[in-house]
Amino acid sequence: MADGMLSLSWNNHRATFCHILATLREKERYTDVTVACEGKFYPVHKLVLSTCSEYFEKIFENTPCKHPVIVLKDVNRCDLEALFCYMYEGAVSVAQSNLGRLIKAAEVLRIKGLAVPDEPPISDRRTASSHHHHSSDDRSSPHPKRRRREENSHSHQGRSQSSPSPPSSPRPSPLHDGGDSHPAQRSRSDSQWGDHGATDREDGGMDGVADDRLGDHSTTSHSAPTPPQVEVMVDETLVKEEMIDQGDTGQEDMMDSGMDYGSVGSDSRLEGSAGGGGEEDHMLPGKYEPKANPSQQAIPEAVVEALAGPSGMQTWLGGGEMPSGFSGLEGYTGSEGGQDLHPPSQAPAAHQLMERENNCQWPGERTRGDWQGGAGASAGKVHQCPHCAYTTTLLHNLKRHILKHTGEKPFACSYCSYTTTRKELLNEHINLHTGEKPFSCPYCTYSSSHKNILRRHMRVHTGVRRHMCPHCSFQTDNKSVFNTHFKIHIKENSV
DNA sequence: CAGCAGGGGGCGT
DNA sequence: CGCCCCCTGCTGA
Repeated sequence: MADGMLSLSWNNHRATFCHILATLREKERYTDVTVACEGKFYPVHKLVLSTCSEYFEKIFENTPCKHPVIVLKDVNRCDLEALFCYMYEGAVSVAQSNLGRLIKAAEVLRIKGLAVPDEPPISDRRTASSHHHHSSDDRSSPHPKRRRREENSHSHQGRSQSSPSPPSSPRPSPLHDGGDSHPAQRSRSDSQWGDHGATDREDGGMDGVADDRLGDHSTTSHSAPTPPQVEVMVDETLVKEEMIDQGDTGQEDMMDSGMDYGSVGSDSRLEGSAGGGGEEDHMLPGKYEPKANPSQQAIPEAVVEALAGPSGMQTWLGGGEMPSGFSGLEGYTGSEGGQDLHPPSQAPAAHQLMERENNCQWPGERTRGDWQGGAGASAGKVHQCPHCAYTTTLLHNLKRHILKHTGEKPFACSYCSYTTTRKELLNEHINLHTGEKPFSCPYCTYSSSHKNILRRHMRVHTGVRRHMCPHCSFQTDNKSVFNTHFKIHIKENSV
């Protein structure tokens, strides 16, 4: 120390820091990355993630976007929540039985202190050694796993989880929940997701998948497990928000805003956005409302947007260190241009993204005349497709049509390699994966994942046949069958 | 007949 | 632009 220099030490810095971090996470304030896992969405902080994991750090390094969405496919949700708890608070309780799995997940994500030795930063060594409140959280940990077990055996002093059952984060963002609520409505999809509800099924279901993958990874490398399948996406909505937030602060780095205690409570705009989060809290059970109001869909929709958003918002990593499992949109070049896109993953995703309840307002929809007659739609100008003879009065329709020619399919299924040009088609397609069959026949127990299928099915009840033979009483729904039939009459007439 | 995918019209925001 | 409406085509049981 130089003469006259005083060392000012904030005794409770560490505890306060951790507490505020956890609070910020709870309030989802300054969160700048969303981690999606098994249908849940966890808004967290890049800073924390990259601090605790080189793996995440790498991802963020290679992800220039403001608010990426990282989809973890090979990590159990409970494990992830536990790891978040661990990262934010330096400690987490975990049941003995889940320890192995958790460690695996930690290895996969290269969580410092759990799976990766956390070398003490040279410059910070003084700081690190100066606070030793949490014995479980001191730097250098040559045997993270073992230390982990010790930590597990005697409940630590941190945020003690009273329940010995699978660790759950203090507040696993229920508003982003893939749908723990409404089990009745999820009866079908539960088997698909293999999560929620019974915990043992959780272990058996998702875990099987995760373990398989982990096993695969471990075959390739023991010391450094291959990172899990991850998708990183830009959350358009959140990006917008953030841009607004940063508009006048000029803060480029979340560190500045997020760690600036002085600004925590002073920024009214941030307060406002946090208030939005508060609102979202109220809507958590609304996930399966047949027609969720816009606010209810806020976050899921945001992520949906991110997952299957327009080209301009897609930022796919082409980095070398990135996991092989990156799946993305097919041949789609973002506005940044020239990203190296990976083919969509074939692996079944272990997450639930857009299980959006489709509009279920069967019967009582618009009559055919409504849409065919077209109210005040066609106003003047006719737009001609440059690739074919198609014309339309709506530029919007032309744009959509042109996608057919360009082969652009911006919307990718997160469960399979299916891609499509339209979001609603994707949503219908995803029903196939989720097992959702929102369209029920009012006459029988039949239900379908596609509204069109139901509509056609209804004809068996209503007896409506679209094709009626003018020559005889024959009628059918099938055009080709009708044509075949009609040819008979033509032949007869010609003979 | 059901399942699935693709496509066009048009309304609401 | 998102979403809803509807139709059509192909396939398979």
